Amino acid sequence: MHAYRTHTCGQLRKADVGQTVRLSGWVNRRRDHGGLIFLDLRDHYGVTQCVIEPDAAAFATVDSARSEWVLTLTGKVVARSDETVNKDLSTGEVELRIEQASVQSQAQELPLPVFGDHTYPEETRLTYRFLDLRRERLHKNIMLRANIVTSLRRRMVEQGFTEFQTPILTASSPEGARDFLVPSRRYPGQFYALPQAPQQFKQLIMVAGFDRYFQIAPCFRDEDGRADRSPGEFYQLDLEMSFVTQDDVFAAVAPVLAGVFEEFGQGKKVTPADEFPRIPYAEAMLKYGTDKPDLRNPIEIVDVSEIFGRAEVEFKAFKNKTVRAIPAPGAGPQPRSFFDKLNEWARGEGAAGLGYIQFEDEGGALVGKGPIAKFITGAALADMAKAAKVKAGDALFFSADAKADRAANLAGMARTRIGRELNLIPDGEYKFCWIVDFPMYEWNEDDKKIDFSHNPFSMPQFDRDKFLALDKGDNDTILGLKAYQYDIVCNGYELSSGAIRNHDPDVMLKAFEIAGYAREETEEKFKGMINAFRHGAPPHGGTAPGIDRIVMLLAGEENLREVTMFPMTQSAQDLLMNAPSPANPKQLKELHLRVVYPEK
RNA sequence: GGGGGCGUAGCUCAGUUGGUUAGAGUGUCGGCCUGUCACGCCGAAGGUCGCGGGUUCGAGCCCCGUCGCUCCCGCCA
Repeated sequence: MHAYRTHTCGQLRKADVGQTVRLSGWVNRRRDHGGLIFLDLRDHYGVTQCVIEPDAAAFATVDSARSEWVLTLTGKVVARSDETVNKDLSTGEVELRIEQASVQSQAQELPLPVFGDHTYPEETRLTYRFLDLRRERLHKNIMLRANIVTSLRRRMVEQGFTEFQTPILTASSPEGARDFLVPSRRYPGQFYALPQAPQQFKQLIMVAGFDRYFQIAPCFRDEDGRADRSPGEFYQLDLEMSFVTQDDVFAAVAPVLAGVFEEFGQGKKVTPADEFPRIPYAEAMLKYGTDKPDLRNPIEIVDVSEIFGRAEVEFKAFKNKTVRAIPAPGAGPQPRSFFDKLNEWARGEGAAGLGYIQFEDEGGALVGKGPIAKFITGAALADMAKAAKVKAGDALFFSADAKADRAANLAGMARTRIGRELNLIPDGEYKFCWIVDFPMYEWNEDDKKIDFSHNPFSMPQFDRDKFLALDKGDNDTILGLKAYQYDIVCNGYELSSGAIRNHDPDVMLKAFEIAGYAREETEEKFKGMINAFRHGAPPHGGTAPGIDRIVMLLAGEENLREVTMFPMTQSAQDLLMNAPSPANPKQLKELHLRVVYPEK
């Protein structure tokens, strides 16, 4: 007989009755009846009830066992009587009558009970992650993650993609997030950087002629965390393709995502791969107030600046401002507190407030009610109701600001909030869309200069010769430029960001020049890549869906820690491994480093 | 860097207007119990109320500071 087990704890059935078997696992639960002890033995596969009576030789050993001890139990499989069958357990028709027991490992009093589905504070869970991972919820999530990754790999390979590994110790990139630096021992004062993404490598792989690349790629960014953004590191399904247009990338990626959501979505409705709506960035900002709209929310924002600008509308607070209207279907009869609460929330967000009108039917005519309704009457009211598609019984909220993007932003947050308050967001759906036509550049108000708006390696949607001839001071044209850049959004989460890349060295130097980088500087920083582009570069493009967020959505979780095996705290500490921690003097010396602590 | 929430027994939490010895559940330890599956019953041990300072006759509770966890803003091409 095997030293540890002949079966797993999830395996035994009625058909096994009469066999002598051996199981190993953790004590999930112990029920001591004095003359009779039940032990639920748990392993990766399941739970089996084991039982022993006082006259058995192994009784003393079993009697001493406590929660989470690791035991090896040998005995006969017996059928349970009809009254004692446990229908909630896959092994519930049988039990193990213990004949031999040995203790493989003991456990101290638990700082975090494994049994039960209670919630515990993050600090305890992270410090004792190995215990938390034994618990059903996390164990299930981590297995789901592994299965999703396996499925993604299979789907990618089936589409002709090949997985390649790219370096972890590499060079710093001047754009984007803060780098993690690794000091060089051999080159004093010099540093490697951990990749924020394998961006340049995957483009080089295309130049090298491999045609279709993918990788489950670790990415490192030294930025603060959020519930849907791990601090420090995360994983992407990184992919790149040669000789493709934007449509080709869409056609390759949408089926992979839709497929994996169909496979693991437990019957929830998924947008079909060929039906992901394409929403231009500008339209998303107007209709949803964000570039990652939750399309399950039926509310659509409309611009009503023109109506508030009319001479007969005398509501001074909204004059000469961008005013966005957020319809709240069915909210008309809500109590005053509903409106006050939203107004208070908006003030908390730094806005002046959130004006509103309630629409009612008065003898067949649509009338407005509420504090600012008296300013908007007649044609203005009718036009507004028509524009926002509201009717009697609905309400309309207003987000106004002298700056259009701030009005849009607040409207977007209000849309989400109102959708939730009114229960308009159905849970049983995964709604995908593409956000396309991102602006190439944006105005940086702090530095009074033009910046890349998203990915500096994207191809501008503009005639090549005209782009090369662009006057650097022609801000109107430059800020109007769009890029072949796109995101995939699902239920309000940005799942993926990608682009058709700029593979033309001249266009690239010009693109960086517009963003304020001297040609020599660009040549120096991206020497490898630009040099490669001068030796035969195929047109190429790709994207990189975030693995962690995909799993989070499919697991129905709202925090990435729930789908990450060993996450850090929000403040980027690993409480289990105790990282970061000080380096010893010898290490510092080898690395030519001296620590200068910040002044208090 | 900024704002909100939380921090009390191994664990999860309660703790009134500032007032005697800080409680419950669970776990742990001891006793009883042969059909439980959140087993049950009896008993016991277990506390730097995150930390430091202040106000007060008296602080878990009020004030100031600080640390940790968390959510959000900034940041995240």
